[in-house]
Amino acid sequence: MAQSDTVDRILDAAEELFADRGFSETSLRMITSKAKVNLAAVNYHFGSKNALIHAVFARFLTPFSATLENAFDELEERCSGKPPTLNQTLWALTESAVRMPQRNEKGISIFMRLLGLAYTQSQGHLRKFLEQEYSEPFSRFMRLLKEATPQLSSVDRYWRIQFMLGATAFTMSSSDALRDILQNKLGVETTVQEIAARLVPFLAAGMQAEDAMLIPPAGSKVSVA
Amino acid sequence: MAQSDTVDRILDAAEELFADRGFSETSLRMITSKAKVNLAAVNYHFGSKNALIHAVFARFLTPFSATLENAFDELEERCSGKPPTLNQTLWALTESAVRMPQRNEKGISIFMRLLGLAYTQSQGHLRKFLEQEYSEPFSRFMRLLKEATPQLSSVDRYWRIQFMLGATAFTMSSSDALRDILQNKLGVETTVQEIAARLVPFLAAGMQAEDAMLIPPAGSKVSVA
DNA sequence: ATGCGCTTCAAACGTATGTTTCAAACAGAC
DNA sequence: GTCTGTTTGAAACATACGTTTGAAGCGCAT
Repeated sequence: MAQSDTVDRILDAAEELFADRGFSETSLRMITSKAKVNLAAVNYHFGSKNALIHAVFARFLTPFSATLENAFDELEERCSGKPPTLNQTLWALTESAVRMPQRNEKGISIFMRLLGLAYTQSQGHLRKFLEQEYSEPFSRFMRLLKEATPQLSSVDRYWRIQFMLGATAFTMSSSDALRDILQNKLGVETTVQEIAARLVPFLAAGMQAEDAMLIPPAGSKVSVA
Repeated sequence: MAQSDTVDRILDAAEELFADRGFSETSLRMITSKAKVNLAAVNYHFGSKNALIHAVFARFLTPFSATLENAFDELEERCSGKPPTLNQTLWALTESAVRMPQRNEKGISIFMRLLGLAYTQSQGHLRKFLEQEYSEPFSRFMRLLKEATPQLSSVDRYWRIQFMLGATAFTMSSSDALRDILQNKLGVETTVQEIAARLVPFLAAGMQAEDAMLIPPAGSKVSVA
C-alpha cells in the first residue's frame, strides 16, 4: 500500500506499529518486515531507531503545526482584536487535527494515539525533540487559553490546563481500546471525530468551573492550606 | 530503606522504577540492583516479570479497594437511600486515595502514575489481571457515577468517565514534575491534597457539562453522525 | 552436630534487540 | 559499455534481556 518508496514504506509501517504497541515494544524487525524492506534500510535512511521515531512525528506534526497556525490566524482575525473564547480556541485545535489530510482511514486515530504516547511514555529524547521543534504553536495555544480565561488565577489556570492535557492525551492514547470496549459493551460505533466532539464540551466546562475548592462536602478531611 | 525483607525490597524498587519508566523500559536487572538483591530472586519469589508487575499492583490496590468499599458504604449510609451526588462520590474516591497509608512521600503519585500506565501501556496481561481482581469496586464506582448523572446517556457517561480518568491519572502521575514547574514559574507551593481539591471541581463540572456537541461554533465542519 | 527446607548467589542459557559490515544490485551520466 | 554514487541484501556483531541452573549458605527442629 502507499508508495513503493522505501522511506515512506518504513514510515507507514513504523507509524502504525508505534501507535499500536508503543515505541519500545516495536522492534525494527517488526517494522521492516511489515514494510517489506531490508532491516538495514532503517539505519541507512534514518540513522537510528530514535531518529526514525522523530521522523514519524515530524511527518505529521510539521504540516499539523502549519495548519494550526493558520487556524489560529483565521480565528484571531475573525475576532478582530477581541480574544477568542475558550470554546473557539478548543474547536480551532480539534478541527485542525480532524481536518488534516489523512493517509488512510486510521490516520486521525494514529495521530492522536502517537501524541498521547509522546506525552505518556517518558522517552526523554522525544520530549526534547518535540519541545524544540514545535514550541511555537504550543506557546501560542497557551497564550490563547490565558486570554480566554481571564477570570482564573495563574495557578488555577495552570492546573486546569494540565487536567485538559491529561484528559486529552490519555483518552486519545487509548482511544482504540476504549472504542472497542464501548463497541462490545453497548454495541456503539464511535469515530474519533465524535470523541473529540464529546471531549471539547467536557474540557470547556471543567476549565470554567466555579471554584468549589474551599467547600468540600461535610465530613471531608481534606485540608487546603 | 523500608524493611530488609527481599520480597518487599523488590516490590519497592519495582514500583518506583515502573512508575518512573514504564514496564518494558524497566529491566529486572535495574530492579534487582536498585533493591540490592540477586537477579534470580525475582523469578524465585514471583515466578516471572509479569507476575512481579501483578504483585506490585496487588500490594497497593488490594488495601485501596478495601478502603474504597468502606468509604462507599459510609457514603451510601449517610445518604440513606438517596443516591449520593457526583461531588460526594468523587470526594469519597479522592479521600480514600489521599488517606491511604503511604510507604513514603511519593506514595500517592506513584500510585496514580501506575494506574495511568496500566491503562495506557497496552499490556494485555495487566488489563486482564486488574479486571478480574478488582472488578467489584470498579463497577460499584461506575454504578454510583451512573446514579449521580441520570441525565447523561450511557455513551456520554462512558466517555466522560474516560476523560475524568485521564485528567486524574495524567496529572497525578506527573504531579511531582508539575509541582516543580509551578514552584519555579510562579513561586507557589502545592500539596497533592490541593491538587485533588482543584481536580474534583474540574471533573464535576466537565461531567455535568451541557452537551454542546451538536452546535459547534460557526464555520465548523465537524460532523457528528 | 546433623539433616532439612528455604533462600541466596554467581554463572550461564537462549533469544531478541539495535547496529554495522561489505558485497551485490541498481540507476544515470558520459 | 563503463564508471560512479546510491541503494539494497544477507549475514554477522555486540549487547541486553528474561529465565534457568546447581551449588552454597542459612535458620532451626531434632
